[in-house]
Amino acid sequence: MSKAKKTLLSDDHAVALADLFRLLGDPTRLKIVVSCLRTPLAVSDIADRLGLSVSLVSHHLRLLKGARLVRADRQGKQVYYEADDLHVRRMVEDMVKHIAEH
Amino acid sequence: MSKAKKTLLSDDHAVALADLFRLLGDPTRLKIVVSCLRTPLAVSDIADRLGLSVSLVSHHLRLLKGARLVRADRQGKQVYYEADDLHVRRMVEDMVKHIAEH
DNA sequence: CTTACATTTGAACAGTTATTCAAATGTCCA
DNA sequence: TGGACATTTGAATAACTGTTCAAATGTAAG
Repeated sequence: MSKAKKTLLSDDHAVALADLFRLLGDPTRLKIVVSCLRTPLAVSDIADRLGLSVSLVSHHLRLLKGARLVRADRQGKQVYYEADDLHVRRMVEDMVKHIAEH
Repeated sequence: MSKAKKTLLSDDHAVALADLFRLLGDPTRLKIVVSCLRTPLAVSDIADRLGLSVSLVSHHLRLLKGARLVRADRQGKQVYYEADDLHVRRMVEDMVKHIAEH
């Protein structure tokens, strides 16, 4: 019989949560998330602001969308992305502040 | 002259913050952090609870300590580790709850 | 000094991943 | 339809990273 101690975090939850953290764990991807934290931005706008190729930004957005960290909204030729999950949104904002204070 | 828009997150801060997230972005390492979130644990205790080799746990703890996510406290032959940073501590706890609720 | 236990360290391997480039798809308008 | 613009996709590469195993270091006690 398994000898599992009282564990705060199941294996499944650990994997799910780590997935979120891992996605935010790349500087480029983190900046992409933060850039559309407050207001929706088109892919090319994000690329321009951050000085990245449109292709790279799109690749990252696909991953972020897959984890429901951002939401896509097509308007004509452009696709606007914005941060999706409220908890994550606040968490990222909090951590940005935390880093800003050292 | 640089055309930088108002950016919430500087390059340096993005890298520093992403470093933290990336460390939490591995399920094994995340479970290690969570396991010593509330109370200090020896390396071998962590390994036992999580069913991991002592060597692997030690490798991960070295990284976590380097980022000041955990703190080490030697007592005799054993080294006790516990979560260090208060902000991160609360953030991790919040995220664990968040995942628990789906 | 040895012995036993706890932890750390280093090398090596396999698997993952961020980035780039070129090509394809989607959308609007003349 | 044809062309211009915006985004997505796929393949290919280079760099990174988690894990294992064996060996080394640290620590207490006989």
